Amino acid sequence: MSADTSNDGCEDTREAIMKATYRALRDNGTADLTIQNIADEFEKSKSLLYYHYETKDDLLIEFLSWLIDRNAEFLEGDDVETTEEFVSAMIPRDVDDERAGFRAAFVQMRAEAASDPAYREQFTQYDRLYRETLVGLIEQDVEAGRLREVDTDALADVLLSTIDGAMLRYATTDDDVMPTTREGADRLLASLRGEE
Amino acid sequence: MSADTSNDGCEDTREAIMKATYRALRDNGTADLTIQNIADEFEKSKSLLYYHYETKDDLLIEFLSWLIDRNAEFLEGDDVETTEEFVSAMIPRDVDDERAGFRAAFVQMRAEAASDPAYREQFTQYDRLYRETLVGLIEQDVEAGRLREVDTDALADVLLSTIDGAMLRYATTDDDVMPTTREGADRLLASLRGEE
DNA sequence: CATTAGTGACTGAATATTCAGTCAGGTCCG
DNA sequence: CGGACCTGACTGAATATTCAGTCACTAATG
Repeated sequence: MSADTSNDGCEDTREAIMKATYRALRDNGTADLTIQNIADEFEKSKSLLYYHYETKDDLLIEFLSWLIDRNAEFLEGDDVETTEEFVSAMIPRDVDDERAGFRAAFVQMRAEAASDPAYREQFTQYDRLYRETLVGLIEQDVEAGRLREVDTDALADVLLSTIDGAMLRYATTDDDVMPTTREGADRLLASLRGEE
Repeated sequence: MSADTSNDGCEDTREAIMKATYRALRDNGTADLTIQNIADEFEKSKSLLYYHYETKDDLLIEFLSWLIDRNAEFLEGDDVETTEEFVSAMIPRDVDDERAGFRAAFVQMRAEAASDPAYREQFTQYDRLYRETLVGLIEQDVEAGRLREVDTDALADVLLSTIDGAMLRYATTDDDVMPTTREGADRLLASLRGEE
């Protein structure tokens, strides 16, 4: 019982449910994200989903946190210490399949936030976190002389929008927009470094 | 008879259905976009929706075209002749309510494209159109000396990603990301004009 | 003109289907 | 035993879809 983040096999099962939800979302889209579809991706039964989560909404809310945490892990892998490294990590030149699927899932959850306050709250936090991270990196870069003086807020926002936009376009388009966008972002940063 | 885009009340009705769908989507979100909700926004009966469209999916596919066309109209209103004007039109400093609702609807439809091929096809076309528009504007600007020599493709992609990202963040967040993003984009273009 | 037949737009009520959520009970392990 | 974990069959409500029939209007006919 109890709501603490305790140990044992229970957590394994919940993790498996999150992964199943991820696969179901990636392959079917939010429109067809039914409990049944999640169960189909899950080794155990549909009823078990209700043993671990009160309602579908409950499950999905937790899934959103899980997905956002998962996203943060991409950053932790590479150690990011400059603005440029941040951009590189978020707009990779070559996108592996795992991350492609991830982006598809992420974008679909995010769009829900346009009409669901609970989701919106989460993505607002998410957005602020990344924005502040970026502001911190830019300030460090300026101090260290790696970037010339800039309007930090404006640069952070434009970079974050570019990153999110690249993800959205990548996930909803047949064209490979990542490399060119990355190229453009690199050039932008280069020009702010004083290079011509 | 015949399938041409002729006159009469039929087209009026279909237009009314599109508007009703728009309102239903804006207010309820894709998750709750039911035929009933559309019918509630529609002056005529629910059955009539099936008189004019085979299925809900059919209706929604046509709605997507309608929505994309509607979006293009925002550009035609203001006459856009430079890259900067394009960016201004797409990332307005003050967002009126009508366009806010529009963005919410648009983003939600777009996210569907991550898992639905028919939607994806439409947004791929949409993306290409805007990208090419942007490439054309940038080339003109360079020729006219309004912009220094740049990698046209990279700049077009980074601008389009910024625009789409600003829209996504605006629609899914409680913070007002438009003004700062716009500020950053303006500065970027200013620096490409040679100004410091 | 009056009547008949025909048609497209439209409706309300009925049907078909999907889906979240329940429940009675099973298994395994201390 | 008793509790944690798990299942398959089931249900009710929501939802998409169908359908028999109405209504306003037009064209043709005598």
